[in-house]
Amino acid sequence: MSDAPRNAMPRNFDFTAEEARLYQWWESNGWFKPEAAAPDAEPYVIAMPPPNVTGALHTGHALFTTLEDLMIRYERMRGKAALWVPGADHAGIATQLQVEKMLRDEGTSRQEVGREEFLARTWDWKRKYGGTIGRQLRRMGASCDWERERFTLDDGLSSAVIEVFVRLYEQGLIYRGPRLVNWSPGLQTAVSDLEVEREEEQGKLYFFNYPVEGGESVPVATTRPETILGDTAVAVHPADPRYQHLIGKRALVPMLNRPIPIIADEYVDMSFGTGALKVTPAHDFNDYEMAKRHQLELVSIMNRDATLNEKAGPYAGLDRFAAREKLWADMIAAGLTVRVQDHLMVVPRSQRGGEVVEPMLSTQWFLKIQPLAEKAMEAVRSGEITIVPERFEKIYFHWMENIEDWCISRQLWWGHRIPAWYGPNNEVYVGHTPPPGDGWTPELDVLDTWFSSGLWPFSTLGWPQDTPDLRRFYPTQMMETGYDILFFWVARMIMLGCWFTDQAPFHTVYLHGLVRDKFGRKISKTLGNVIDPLELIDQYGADPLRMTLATGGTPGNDINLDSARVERNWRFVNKLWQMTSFVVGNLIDDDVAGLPEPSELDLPSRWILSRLNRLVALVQRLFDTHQYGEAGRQIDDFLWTEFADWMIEVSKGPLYNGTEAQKHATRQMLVHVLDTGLRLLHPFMPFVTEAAWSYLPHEGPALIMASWPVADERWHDDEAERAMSTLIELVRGVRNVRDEYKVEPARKIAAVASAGAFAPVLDEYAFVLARLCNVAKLDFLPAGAQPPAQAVAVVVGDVSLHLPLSEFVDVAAERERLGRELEKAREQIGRSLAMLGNEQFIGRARPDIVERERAKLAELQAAAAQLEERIAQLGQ
RNA sequence: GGGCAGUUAGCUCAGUUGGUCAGAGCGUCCGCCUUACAAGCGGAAGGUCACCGGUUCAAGUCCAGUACUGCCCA
Repeated sequence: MSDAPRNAMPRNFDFTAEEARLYQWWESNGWFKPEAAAPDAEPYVIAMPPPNVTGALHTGHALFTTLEDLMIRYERMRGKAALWVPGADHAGIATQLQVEKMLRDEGTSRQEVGREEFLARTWDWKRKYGGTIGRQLRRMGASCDWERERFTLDDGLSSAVIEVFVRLYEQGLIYRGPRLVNWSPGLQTAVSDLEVEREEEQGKLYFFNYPVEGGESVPVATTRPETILGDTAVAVHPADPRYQHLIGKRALVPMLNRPIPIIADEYVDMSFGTGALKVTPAHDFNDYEMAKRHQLELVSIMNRDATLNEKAGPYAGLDRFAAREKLWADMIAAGLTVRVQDHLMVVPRSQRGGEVVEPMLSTQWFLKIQPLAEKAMEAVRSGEITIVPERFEKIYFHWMENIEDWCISRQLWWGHRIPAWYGPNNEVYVGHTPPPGDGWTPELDVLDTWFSSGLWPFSTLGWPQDTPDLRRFYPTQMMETGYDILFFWVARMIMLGCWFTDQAPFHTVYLHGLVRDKFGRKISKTLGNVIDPLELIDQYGADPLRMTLATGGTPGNDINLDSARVERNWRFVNKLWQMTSFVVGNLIDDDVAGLPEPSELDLPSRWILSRLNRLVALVQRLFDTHQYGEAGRQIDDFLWTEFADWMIEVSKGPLYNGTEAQKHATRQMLVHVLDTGLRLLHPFMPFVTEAAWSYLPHEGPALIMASWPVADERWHDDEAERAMSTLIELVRGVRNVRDEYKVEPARKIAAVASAGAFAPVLDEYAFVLARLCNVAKLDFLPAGAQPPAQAVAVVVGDVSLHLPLSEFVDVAAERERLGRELEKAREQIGRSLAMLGNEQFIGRARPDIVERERAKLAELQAAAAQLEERIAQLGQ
């Protein structure tokens, strides 16, 4: 080639340098901002699930970043005003724990430094480490609008939180009172039901005799003996004959001798344990309910740190588990015990830290949430919100229908202070600012972190102010997050969003699964199977990681992340680079924009353009139904297999030996197909596609702002696809034969064709055979003539290629080989004939299906005839 | 106890209006440095789509049940 290449590309894609450069370039040009679109563009908005401010990027973040950035980039290319609002969550418990650990390392503690100093230190911590996750999201290629970044403790968001709290209070939906709550003794705070995990564990069931006044006793079993000290009743089933006579008498709490009533309640399960139940309403949710029915006393025996208090008499001061041991030992000594047996029980543990959570009586703030849930259910029922995959809607409704009041107060320091004050006479004031007058003390509790993140889609846009952003970008379009926080976050956003803005906060909820290791195991530090996305990015680049995550699974299902697949996609990045390099290297300084008319294009070009437009249509259909993974796999397959392996190889014919017009048309085709492929792939692999695209002739500043391809049906060309597929099958057939007969790849061979109606096409595109399977000389068999005997036949439909490989061919073996092929063809013909002979099939199947079957049969019969003829020629 | 997923090639997974759907990548085997790419190219082996019924002209694909695995809720 004498023509100088238009642009020299580096030999390889230097992802480390290029990813950093491109990201900075995109951002500095303002392309991550919705303002980059036309002023009247339709908005497309995603509120990013805010990661913990002190967190570091894990595979879960990598997955949501991949999917959301994919959606955002796609809609941006479609001309929408795409806005992806990033931000961070203050993560009350997690952050406080980290800062407390830091203080501990310094030899001090939260309590020692005091609340004010602690908060100052936490803000310092946030300033120091809070940027980490943001930097890591940038490395993933996240095209979010950093100028709109928000933090849940920002002034604006905090005022939204206060506003919501005050309004809910005024609406009578927030109340404060003593209730039995889940208490985390280590954290020394209440937690919500959702933050408690219940797992079956091997425990013990303790049997003992509950003394009854008058010298009798009733056998009782418990899994937590220490709670005996807080018993305020013994309950039996009203219909239980064993204990009828005891109902109404009084029992005596072991070791304390406190008299308590023996009551009858249908809740008691006669078949469990002894059939008699000790009732500890201050330390058990079921007992609490029973106590309400029977107006029982509540005796709380525990301190906030789960040591026993003075109500526990001689056991005061002991830890709950030590008290269990000691009390049981004392009861043995007192002769009250019966036996202890192993018992599988459900233990409530804290989601954070894993310690055993205690039901404890405590004064907390609650949100009466049923009214909000009603509106939230209606939003999904009416279709205002769609959940993808659909099956999660059922889960959503089930939870909403059984929703319980939400304990929103936390005894932490890091968070939004509850805007309440207590007066001298214990009156409560709730408002934006402290009440006038002296003697008011502020509430010290803060709000559950999820209370503020529940406002995220609108608080980030300025609510409750009526800001331009709120008007333009709310409600948002997409909420993409993991199914594991459907209740924690998504449901609460819908409830609070519908309640306060009278609109669903988003139209679609897309739920992804968990990222697991390559064996499908949950990723955990203890298992030692942690996958660090940043290490993968360092090793392979962000594009391969994204492609792997995007194509590695299906909506709502977990993904097993195998670094081998990341490596494979790293190869794909290189492949893209090399195909671009080929195309670019074959451009001369002429105008290759646009495409010629189909009639001016050769068969392979018409074929690839037909395939391309089918791909574009397919990808569109898949995107429309949120099947991003399948879309990515299809694009990958098209570019690597059809474009690179076939089209590029074939294009070398016209490119190196064609006329000027053929060269020009081929260049136009190559540029168009690659350009379209890079556009389709950009949302998946933004960096390499952007870099490669910059070397192609293009209009517009960058691929990130280029338009999304639209399928053009005028390019659909069934005839070209059929002809090309015959050519491809012939090439494959020759390759197979060459391999089978051990003909060296470099050795040129000749062929004699018997091609019927296909002869003109085969003649015109003989160079395809030459280039792809080294058939250097192609002759056509005159009518009635026989091919040479010492030849191997490749049969595709009614086309036969005879390869005279005289020194390789054993006629008998060849006859046998063709016999096997004929056998296969006849089998298929038999199946096909049976189908077409079935009147039911002819009558009921769609006409195009029948037509396709007829065509298939015709082709098979033609091939069989060719094979039979050849076998006959080869004689006995 | 209730609900929901999964069970397809040695491994990890696709297969969403039932009819070229029996596929991909990795791995394995054979052969190639063919001037975009050895980070590559060509070829091959490998699966009765968990099991059992049913619907249908036609079923990994729809329905019922069974087994195993996992998750959610109680």
